Amino acid sequence: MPRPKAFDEDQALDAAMRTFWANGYEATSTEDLCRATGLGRSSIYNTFTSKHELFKRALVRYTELTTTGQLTLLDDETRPAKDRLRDLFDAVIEGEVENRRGERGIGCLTVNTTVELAGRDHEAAELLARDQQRRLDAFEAVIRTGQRDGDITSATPPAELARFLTAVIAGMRVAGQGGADIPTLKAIASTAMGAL
Amino acid sequence: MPRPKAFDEDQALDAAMRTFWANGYEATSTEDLCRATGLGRSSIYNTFTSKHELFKRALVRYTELTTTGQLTLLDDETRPAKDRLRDLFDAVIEGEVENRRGERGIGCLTVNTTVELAGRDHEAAELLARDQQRRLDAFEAVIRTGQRDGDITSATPPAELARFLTAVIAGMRVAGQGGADIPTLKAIASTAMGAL
DNA sequence: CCTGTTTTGTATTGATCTGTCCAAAATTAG
DNA sequence: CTAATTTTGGACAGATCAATACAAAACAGG
Repeated sequence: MPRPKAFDEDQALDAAMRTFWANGYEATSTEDLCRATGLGRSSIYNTFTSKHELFKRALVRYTELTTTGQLTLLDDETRPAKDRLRDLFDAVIEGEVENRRGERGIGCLTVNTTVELAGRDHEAAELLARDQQRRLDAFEAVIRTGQRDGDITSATPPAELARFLTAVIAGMRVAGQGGADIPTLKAIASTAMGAL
Repeated sequence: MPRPKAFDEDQALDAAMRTFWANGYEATSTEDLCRATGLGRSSIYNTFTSKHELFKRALVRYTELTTTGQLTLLDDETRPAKDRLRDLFDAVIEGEVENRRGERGIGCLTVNTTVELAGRDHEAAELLARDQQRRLDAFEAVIRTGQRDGDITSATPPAELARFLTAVIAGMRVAGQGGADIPTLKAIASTAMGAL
């Protein structure tokens, strides 16, 4: 029987994900990935095939972790719609608090990848589109509920409000990477909530 | 007396700027820059010193062109504040219409650079911070005027509204790069304007 | 037309990049 | 303990990277 791997695959994937997240795809070398994961080249190529394949898996893992967490908040039908949206913004800000390098945020891997790769990496673009659709659908459902129940007074179509909120969140991520502090991000979120 | 350059420096800078804009800093090779500008390596290094120096000049040029254009709209005191903000959003969307590659936008060089480089390129980060401050100041002044004149009813502090609007614009850029079409971008802008 | 200066094209450097190769080490089943 | 299989480390291959060297071409002033 085969010799078992001496490392945990998911743990290695997390380390790779974090490296791509912090430095981007192009600026991350395979040696960076070796250092971050603690693995040798052979182990990496043996289990993940190529840098690009590893990146795709890291991206999928990121979206699974974050989007699933966000959908859990958004789909909680025991709470009023507007509260759920507020919870989501709080979670986004909480994430920004946790993921800082110096005085700046490291952003969000999906936003970073959209900016860096979506225009020339068809596979990454497709993964991102799928993830985005999941989030848009969840937003739309919450907003629809909120409008029905009256805690969202804006008459703008749910799909448009959903697009608006995802754009604001992306903008907050960029602002964080540009050096905006946490109170500033909270103010942006609060203003966005005011639009509902 | 010296032999004159056989090319227009600003024209070459524009071509380089556009290449960095469309592909990012890391993904742009010096050979890409030669092809885009039509120059040989020697000419490029002779006039721009290095890839990084050329990038900084391209970034400065980009901010000069776009931010100056935006400030012209925002500072036009002959028009009501809210109209000026609407004009700005229209201009942003107009820019997105013009700068598309296939079905996606190529974003905004300042947003792209914030995402790709701000965290590890101190010089780029400083250029971006200066440019952002100019825009924030202009936004703040318009908003203050609008609140005084009554066409902006939100009581949120001008500085916070300014941050909100720049975040929304960054988010629109990201959305465009993610494949959002023009009507979608218009809906986002219109919702943002509703928050005022 | 010549002289001095700069630009420009080409070849090249040395570093770094992704990915492969191969043999040694490690592990389990029998 | 042996055989079969996989992982692992380190060296290596080939391509590409940013940047330089250098000589020839191009130009302006006298």
